[in-house]
Amino acid sequence: MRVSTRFSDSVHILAFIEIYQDQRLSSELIANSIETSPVVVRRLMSTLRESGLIATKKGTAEPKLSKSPHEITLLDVYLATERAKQLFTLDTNTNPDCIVGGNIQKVLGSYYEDAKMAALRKFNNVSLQDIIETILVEQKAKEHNVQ
Amino acid sequence: MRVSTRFSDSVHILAFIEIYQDQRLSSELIANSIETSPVVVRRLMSTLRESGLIATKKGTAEPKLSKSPHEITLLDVYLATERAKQLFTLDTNTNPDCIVGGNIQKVLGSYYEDAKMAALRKFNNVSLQDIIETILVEQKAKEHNVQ
DNA sequence: ATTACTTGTAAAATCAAAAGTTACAGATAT
DNA sequence: ATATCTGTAACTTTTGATTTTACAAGTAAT
Repeated sequence: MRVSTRFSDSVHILAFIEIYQDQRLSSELIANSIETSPVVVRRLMSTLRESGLIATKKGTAEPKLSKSPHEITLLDVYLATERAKQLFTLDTNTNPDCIVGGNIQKVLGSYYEDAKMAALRKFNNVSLQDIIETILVEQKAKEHNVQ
Repeated sequence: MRVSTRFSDSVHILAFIEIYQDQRLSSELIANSIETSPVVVRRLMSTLRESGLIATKKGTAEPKLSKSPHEITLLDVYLATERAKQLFTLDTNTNPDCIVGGNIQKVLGSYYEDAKMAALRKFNNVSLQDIIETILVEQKAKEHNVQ
């Protein structure tokens, strides 16, 4: 299948909303930065709204973060966009009558869970503020190199 | 797209080969445990062979592990089957002329890398032997409960 | 209150990575 | 010789995701 870029794009949207909070933030403008369609942006924003990360008003192009960027972590965004998606996928259709097929799902699944948790813990230690600040530093570095 | 079960199925194959090493291990027999087709098994085994995890001989149903199950980790299998696949996927098509679109890939990518590494470190601490032993314990527990 | 612009969704179309299938050349072993 | 396998290539199917199309309904400014 196609690879999901929802998580990445959702972080993008949140950073964009914060950085350009003084401008008219239409889904079209945001879509232009992500290089996708406005509908995709609105759909992702629906999810972010349902998860309490942003507030929007129908008819007006004024989305706002519901919390300070210090209080939003990558984990919040991950959970909002990917829900309970398995990070490492088990083959859930193995032969239950075989010693291996009948037990591997539980066994591997538990190690998968450990690994996933290690990754998500990292995400819980990175805030949207961290992302934004790093983006701004990278941008300045880029501008500096040009001169 | 479909979700890849190559990693899971490859671990399955390795555990199966070790546990049933005294039997005739045709791709058909293994496929029966995974509930897939023999061709899929042979394809996965090709990859495992290229990565030096198993040795096979064309025409004979006698695959063997190339190393002791103590020396094969989940990370070895992961790297063999998923190669450099991104665990968390970046949207690689964002607007370079926007401050956010032009920098988010590098910034997010680095946090993604940290999280991926945390997960892979966990995998590097789990051996095929651990998997096999846990499968056998689970099996005994299952049989015990039946009585 | 009309006009232009928006959001929020639903529904259908398209895409692409992966599994599944078919076919077959070539190796092995009895 | 015969039966059974492996190893691959080529093609088809599946399916989760994006993309597109369409439209009802809210907002704001003239």
